[in-house]
Amino acid sequence: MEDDKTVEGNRAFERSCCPITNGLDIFGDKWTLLIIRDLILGKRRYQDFISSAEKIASNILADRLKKLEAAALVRRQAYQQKPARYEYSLTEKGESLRPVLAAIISWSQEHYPGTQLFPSVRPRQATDQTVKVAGGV
Amino acid sequence: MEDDKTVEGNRAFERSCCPITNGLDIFGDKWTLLIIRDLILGKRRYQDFISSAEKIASNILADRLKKLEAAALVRRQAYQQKPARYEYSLTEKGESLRPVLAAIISWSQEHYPGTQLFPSVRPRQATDQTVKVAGGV
DNA sequence: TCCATTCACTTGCTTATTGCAAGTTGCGCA
DNA sequence: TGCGCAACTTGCAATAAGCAAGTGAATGGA
Repeated sequence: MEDDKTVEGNRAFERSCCPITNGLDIFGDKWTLLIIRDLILGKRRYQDFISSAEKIASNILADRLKKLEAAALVRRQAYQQKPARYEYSLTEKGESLRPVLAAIISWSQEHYPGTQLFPSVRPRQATDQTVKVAGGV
Repeated sequence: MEDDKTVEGNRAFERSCCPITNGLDIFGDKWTLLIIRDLILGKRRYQDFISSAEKIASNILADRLKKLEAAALVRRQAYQQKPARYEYSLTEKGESLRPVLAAIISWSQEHYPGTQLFPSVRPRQATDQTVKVAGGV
């Protein structure tokens, strides 16, 4: 008997082989795409995600980051040893979700005029200065 | 004290005014976009949605249809009296989610070659003016 | 040396949402 | 007098989310 797991490292086609269903099985919840958004905006570290406006709980963030890594949308790498500290970045597969976010933004802006994008964040320097720069998702 | 409800009939900006967050507050779960997909594919009735491949539970379907109606993405109308029977269709606002679905399909097909779209469903004969021809979401 | 702080998470517990099975209502039909 | 269909509703167990607090390694300061 065959197992129904592991297409590129994650469970595949849990509910059906419909591409929409498959997408939703990966990012169909209230938080995952917000983490992708943050990564696109330039955030990289745990505290960056924690401090976003939507106030994700830390256990949920940890869970989603693990799932995103397992699904190969996100990569985790140490930016220093002693103490080991990690940052996250999008893989190509994760980057390619940009059009999905763009479509959602477009829909929201059309139907909810009050919405507005957050600005991009400039990557950290050694001295930890986050300077904001224009440019949306 | 002001309430934080009702932009076009539904709770607005629950978590932040980010357009992505706003979109996810409306359709950010595992089922809502599948109902939209079914509607785009030509399904209209409760049993149509129930019989989709993903096997949505009937209570969740009822809940999502109510929320979609409240958010003005979907409209509910009787197609017969005695006994009253209802069918659902997309509003313009719901139709305009097409690009979101298209982006998800595109992403899934690129990264998960095994996925494939369901075909459109032919509308029922009793009550329909809008005849749709084949073509995916 | 001791203490406070930072960062990247875990853990424990409460509350909310899902999933599953079964039940309900109104009517038409044999 | 049932039987069945369509569109839901209800009850309850299982799963997930939300919240607060805690952990461990290291670093900087009094």
